[in-house]
Amino acid sequence: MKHKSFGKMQCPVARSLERVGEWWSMLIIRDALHGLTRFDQFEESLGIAPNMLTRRLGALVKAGVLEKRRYSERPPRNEYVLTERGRDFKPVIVAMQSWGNRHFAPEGASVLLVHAKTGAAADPVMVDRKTGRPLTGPEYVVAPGPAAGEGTRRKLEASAWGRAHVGNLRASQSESRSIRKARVRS
Amino acid sequence: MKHKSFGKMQCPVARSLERVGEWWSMLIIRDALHGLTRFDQFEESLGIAPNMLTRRLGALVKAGVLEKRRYSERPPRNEYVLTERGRDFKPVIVAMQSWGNRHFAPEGASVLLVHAKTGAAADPVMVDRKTGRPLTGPEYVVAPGPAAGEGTRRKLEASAWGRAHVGNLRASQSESRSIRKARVRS
DNA sequence: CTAGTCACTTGCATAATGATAGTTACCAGG
DNA sequence: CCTGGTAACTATCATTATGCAAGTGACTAG
Repeated sequence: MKHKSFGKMQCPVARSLERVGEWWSMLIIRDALHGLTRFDQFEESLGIAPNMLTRRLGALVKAGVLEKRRYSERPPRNEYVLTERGRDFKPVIVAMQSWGNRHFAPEGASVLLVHAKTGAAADPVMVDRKTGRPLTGPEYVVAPGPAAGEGTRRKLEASAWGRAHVGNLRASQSESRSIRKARVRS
Repeated sequence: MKHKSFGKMQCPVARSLERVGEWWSMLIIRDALHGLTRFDQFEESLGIAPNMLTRRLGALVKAGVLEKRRYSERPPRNEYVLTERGRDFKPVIVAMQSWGNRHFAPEGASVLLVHAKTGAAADPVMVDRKTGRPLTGPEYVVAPGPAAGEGTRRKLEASAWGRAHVGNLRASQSESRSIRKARVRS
């Protein structure tokens, strides 16, 4: 009963992590995005044990992120290629790459995105497709969507969305009951 | 000797996953971005066992993603707030949310980003800050950065970057030795 | 017919996870 | 003062995932 499942949570982040949140999974997707397809390519690139690789590849195939394709029948040989869903995961990898470069590469970046023609390094930002406005500022907030259940709605009401709608950002967050209680004594 | 470390890999994605790649970690960050700060808030929101939460919070503090702050001395009470580094992680969460909504929410989105004033739902895309061009197309490719070692360089040469520079995208990838070998027989 | 490659599988030791049950430190009510 | 409650943990222990080493099956090259 280990490894509790995130699958039944309503949160899309949890649902995503359910499929790609395990150790190695995202690195396999990263390598697949870099063009690797074969078992031993992954094995060598990652330094992963073959049994682990088998399990992770199987899970990713089941999740619909990779597709297992037989490219040779007589010596049975398979390759693993990204599906539409897998290719769609690229923004996450790019965001993680950018974060890693900013915070965990004191010697400077060793891997980055560049424009194929000009060679100029890219500086990734998340924006809204329509307006082009950056999504990471306070302008955009999380909100319950059309399919949100009661629980999701309540949870989000207590967070940024609720704060923005209630108007008073400080009061509802920093001054919860327990803190006031604790303050009485001090 | 379990759980091999990604820390010494040069890849920024691996370095990131080393800090936030464990089960629960990203969901904790998600909740922190939603405004949660206290132990029992995380506990209730996630349905995580308290010992797990202790370990994950400790790891995230050590990684510099969260900061443990004592807000009351006499009844000892702590809160966990995101550091600059933690807030910087938001694009990854947004990207994952977007991916989850597109692929694992058949009933429709239950959580999404909206513009605080207009209420319009956002459609997240990764672009270059300077040029505004989308980073997920073939225009941008991964390349070794200034701090790349020999191994990193060799690995990337075999991938998208190498293909773009060699010019022939098909020939160098799909026609590796083993495939040609396999074809001889068929 | 020996050596080698590719794609795995099996077995076993170890380490991480999860559920449950304490523990410590305080406050509030009767 | 005794009971009950909250906040933030720690301890114990069963279960499960991970990692290493080694082996297997189906070929192919020499």
